[in-house]
Amino acid sequence: MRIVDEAAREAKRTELLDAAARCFAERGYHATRTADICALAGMSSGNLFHYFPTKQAVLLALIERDGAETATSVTELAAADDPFGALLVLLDDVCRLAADSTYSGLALEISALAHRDDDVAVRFKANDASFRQSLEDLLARAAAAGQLDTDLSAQDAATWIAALVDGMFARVAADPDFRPEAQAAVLRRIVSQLLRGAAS
Amino acid sequence: MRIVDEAAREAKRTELLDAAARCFAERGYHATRTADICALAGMSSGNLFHYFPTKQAVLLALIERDGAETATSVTELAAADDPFGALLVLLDDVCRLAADSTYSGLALEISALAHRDDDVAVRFKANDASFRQSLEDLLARAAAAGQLDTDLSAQDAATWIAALVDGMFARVAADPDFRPEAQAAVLRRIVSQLLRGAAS
Amino acid sequence: MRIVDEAAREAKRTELLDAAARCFAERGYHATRTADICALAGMSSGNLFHYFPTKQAVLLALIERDGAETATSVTELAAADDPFGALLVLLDDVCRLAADSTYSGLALEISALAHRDDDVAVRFKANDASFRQSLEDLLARAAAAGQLDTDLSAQDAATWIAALVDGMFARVAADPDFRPEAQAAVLRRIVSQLLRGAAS
Amino acid sequence: MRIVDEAAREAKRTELLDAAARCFAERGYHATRTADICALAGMSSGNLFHYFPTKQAVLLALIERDGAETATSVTELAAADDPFGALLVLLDDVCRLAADSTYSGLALEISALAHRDDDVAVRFKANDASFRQSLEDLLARAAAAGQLDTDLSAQDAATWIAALVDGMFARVAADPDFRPEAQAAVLRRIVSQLLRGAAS
DNA sequence: GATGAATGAGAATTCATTCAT
DNA sequence: TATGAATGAATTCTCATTCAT
Repeated sequence: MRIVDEAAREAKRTELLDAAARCFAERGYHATRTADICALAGMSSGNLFHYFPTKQAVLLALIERDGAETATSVTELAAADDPFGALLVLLDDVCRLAADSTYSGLALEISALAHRDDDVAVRFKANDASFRQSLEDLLARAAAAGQLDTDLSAQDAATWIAALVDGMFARVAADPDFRPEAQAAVLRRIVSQLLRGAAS
Repeated sequence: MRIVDEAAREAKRTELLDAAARCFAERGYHATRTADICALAGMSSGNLFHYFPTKQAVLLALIERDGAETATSVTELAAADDPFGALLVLLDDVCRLAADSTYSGLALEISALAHRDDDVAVRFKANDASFRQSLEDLLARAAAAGQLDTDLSAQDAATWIAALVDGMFARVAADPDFRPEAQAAVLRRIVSQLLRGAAS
Repeated sequence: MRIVDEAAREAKRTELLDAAARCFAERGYHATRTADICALAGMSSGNLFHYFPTKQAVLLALIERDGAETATSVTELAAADDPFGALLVLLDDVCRLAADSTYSGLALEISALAHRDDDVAVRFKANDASFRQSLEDLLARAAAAGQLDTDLSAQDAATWIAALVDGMFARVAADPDFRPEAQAAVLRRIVSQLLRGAAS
Repeated sequence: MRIVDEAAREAKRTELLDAAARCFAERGYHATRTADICALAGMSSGNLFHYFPTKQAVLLALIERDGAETATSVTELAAADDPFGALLVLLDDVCRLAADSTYSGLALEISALAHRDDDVAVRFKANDASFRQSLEDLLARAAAAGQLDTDLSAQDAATWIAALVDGMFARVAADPDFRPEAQAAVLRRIVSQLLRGAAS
């Protein structure tokens, strides 16, 4: 009974987060009313507050969920035998995410909000640091496996790969002709050149 | 008399734009009240509306001013005898801008707002397109001068250089340890490798 | 449940319209703040906007409600066997309304607002045209019943009876000694003379 | 010098009043900004306040000027040998005024404002009382000259003639098809019937 | 828990009036 | 006196949050 209730509660929270993600991505955090989120989640307006204490709490939960999901998927890749190959796969995954306008819109929104709100900033930076750390680990394993040929430090390399990823999300927003999936090969190539001095 | 008045008027607009830039960068567009801008510009609350019809108009003017300034500085560089060298100088300039937290905060904010507001989007994309076009022109001149060694198209190269620039602004926001000016050399190197297949 | 909700909603709208009528009549449309209306209706300030989208919408609804009420009461009279007698009764009703300072104040306010606001004008003129049409119909029936003795057209007669009615409202406003109910007999007599060439 | 200055000052006041009359008539008192009046009078925005202490003072001066003008023109008519004829001429004059949409718009506006503002009310009612008194005097002289055949008191007759005049202004506002000048004959006839029991 | 009506603080914008020049 | 920029109080409308049912 308790378990069922908890599960039902969790399902509602998930629905609300999904709805909020779409609203925030499409309209922006400020332009989204809590009633919009409820409507999209198919519930009545005040109901959100049974699941989250404030609108901001919804946003924070969303950031944490995204961080956890990213961490999970990166962890899977990190276990691969071929670290450099895993990195290239990761880049492809990122291109796929960038092509999802809900995801990229939300990413941009969160990144802007982190500037203004300390609670958002803490979680956003934690996610980012964790992602970079995973990249660094992957690069270290690739180096250990002799897959790299560069004198760039693993940290700088991880940083600039992250910059390329962020930059790609920015391109999606700024340039109507930019198609992330069509650019996946270019991205692979840039990263390969960076780490091995030559196109892969 | 007339000229003096116009000049005074323009000076006030400039003061307001400077104040707005700081407010928007630090607190974000939505969290900034028009009265905040006035206070920072040292004038009384309703006075902004003698210079701009709406809060949004202030934002749009800011985007246009930034676009014009960028265009001017890029045009100067573009006239150089050594196009590839000019590109590297441009990257250094960008690093300097990224180190200015007002500038980078504002850039991020505008990029997020462009997703939600068509008027912002139009001007933002125009600035971006103009910047990329300048890059393309510079790359074409560098290619003609035999300074490049890559089979990347000028368009793709310009796109990814823009992505690196955007990515750097994102790094500033996400990573407290990222120092744009310290990374200028790494950025030069990445771009050089991209365009010439080797570190410069 | 649904029906109850709808009824409750309608009751609130009615309360708000009643409150607005009093405010507009006493203080004028412009001097009335939406918060005044809410206070008089016994609700909190922003609540009006759950029932009407704008302050103007309250005014428009008020005009429409008045038109509908007038139409209803005129329709009842119009069914009488004695059309001329019904007209005299109608004049007495109008005198009673004119004696109600809320009603006459509102009528004057609306008439002045119709000059400046097209949406108000449309509804105001529709009410007026409908009232004059009812008068014309009544006069035609009276003529057919041989109750009239005048060569004034039904249209002109209706127009000038309407003018007398409007004029009476104006007298209430302009002349502190004018008592509409005491003047009912004079009005009956003027109209009788107009339509039958002699006092009734 | 002094006299010239005074005359110039008076001329400016007159220009401002003329401009205000048009603005108030066309847009209404509340929708008219003091800057609008200045612009129409061809002067700079704050300048009005050298001639009138407040916006309301402009309105009050306008009402007083209108009262004085009406009194003057009625006084001229009142001196005529044929008082009843003079009354009919007066009705024609009124029809002409009603046809002037600036004048009728202003009249309606003032009448509505009198409900809300005591200072306006005092002057408005004074004008009205003075006009009715003139009518009463004219009617008394007509009666003395044996021109009337009615048992209506001079006061009631004056009141209802005033009501017809007000009513006509209201008709102009409410009925787009009402043409005051075309209705002058009907008005003469109604008043004649009222005072003499027959069409003139 | 679910509903959706009610609350009330908040913010952009307007404009009469003031005042330095 | 003329100008027109500056002031700042005032008001409509929004929406996160609360709460009675």
